[in-house]
Amino acid sequence: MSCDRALREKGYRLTPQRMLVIEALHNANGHISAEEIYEQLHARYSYSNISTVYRTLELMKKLNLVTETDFSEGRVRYHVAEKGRHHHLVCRTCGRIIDLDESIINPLKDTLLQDYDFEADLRHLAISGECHDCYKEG
Amino acid sequence: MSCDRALREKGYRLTPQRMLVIEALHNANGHISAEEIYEQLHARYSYSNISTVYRTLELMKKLNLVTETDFSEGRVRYHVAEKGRHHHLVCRTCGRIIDLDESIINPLKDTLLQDYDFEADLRHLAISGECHDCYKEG
DNA sequence: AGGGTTATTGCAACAAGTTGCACTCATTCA
DNA sequence: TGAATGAGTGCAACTTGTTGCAATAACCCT
Ligand SMILES: [Mn+2]
Ligand SMILES: [Mn+2]
Ligand SMILES: [Zn+2]
Ligand SMILES: [Zn+2]
Repeated sequence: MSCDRALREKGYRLTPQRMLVIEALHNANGHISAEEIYEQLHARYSYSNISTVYRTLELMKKLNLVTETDFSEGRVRYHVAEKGRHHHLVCRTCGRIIDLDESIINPLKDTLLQDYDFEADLRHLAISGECHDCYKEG
Repeated sequence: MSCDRALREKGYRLTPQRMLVIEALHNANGHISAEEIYEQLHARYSYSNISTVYRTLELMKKLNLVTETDFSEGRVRYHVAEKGRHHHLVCRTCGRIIDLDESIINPLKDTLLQDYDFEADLRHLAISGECHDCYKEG
């Protein structure tokens, strides 16, 4: 499913700014920040503004086209939703990142849905903690 | 365990500013924001600064004396750790909050520890999503 | 293709939180 | 009790992200 089409089908306008934000997200091979997206947008539309990037990302979050994830580095990072079907463990001490399949969260999601009728939004998490090597010492 | 003593035992200085931050946290009956803590500090030390509040909270987080939780309201909120042994479900649509026992997270924590040797820091979560009433309609 | 409607943008001001630096004062030790 | 020391503070500048508003331009209709 293309993001461009998804926007149009929901009645949102396809502006050149939005198309370039979507392009930057798709071309990124990992997690990309708003500032990095803006650099690419600004290279082609020098008069453009980073608030447009933030607003486009917020819209795409609302439509479940991107995920926003906080890796505790002072700015959050974005992923095209279809590429982000997994989670990360982030060691607060050494910064090591361990990748997890999305299914790791399913038991929790199921419990919340069955016991509390709550549809939890838990996509592309960065769970903070300490890896084996680091808590062996602390 | 008193926060005052915990700081002293680790070699940190007990300044009046820190004592008032700790007092504000303990007197709060729910989740309290940095700004709200600062109001109480400022009432007694008019020359004090909110960056001291943020630095004290960061120190207390590091020592596991407080938890920091993001309820998606534009600012995070704090809890004395001993009072925060639970979690919350937050409906993104109607704002309703459902309280959970901390044990709900144990299966996930155990899996991460056993399968990935990762000590996950998952205390006092605010899990975003949609409650029954709201996703029945959308 | 051209005109009207209004969603979207750029801009500037703002809010939450962080950080470098010089000064101050809590703690230690004589 | 009275220095000496450096952890902690206030302050100001900065970063990330949000928001109100007037101007613009994407889309729909003819
Ligand atoms: Mn990822
Ligand atoms: Mn709570
Ligand atoms: Zn580590
Ligand atoms: Zn709801």
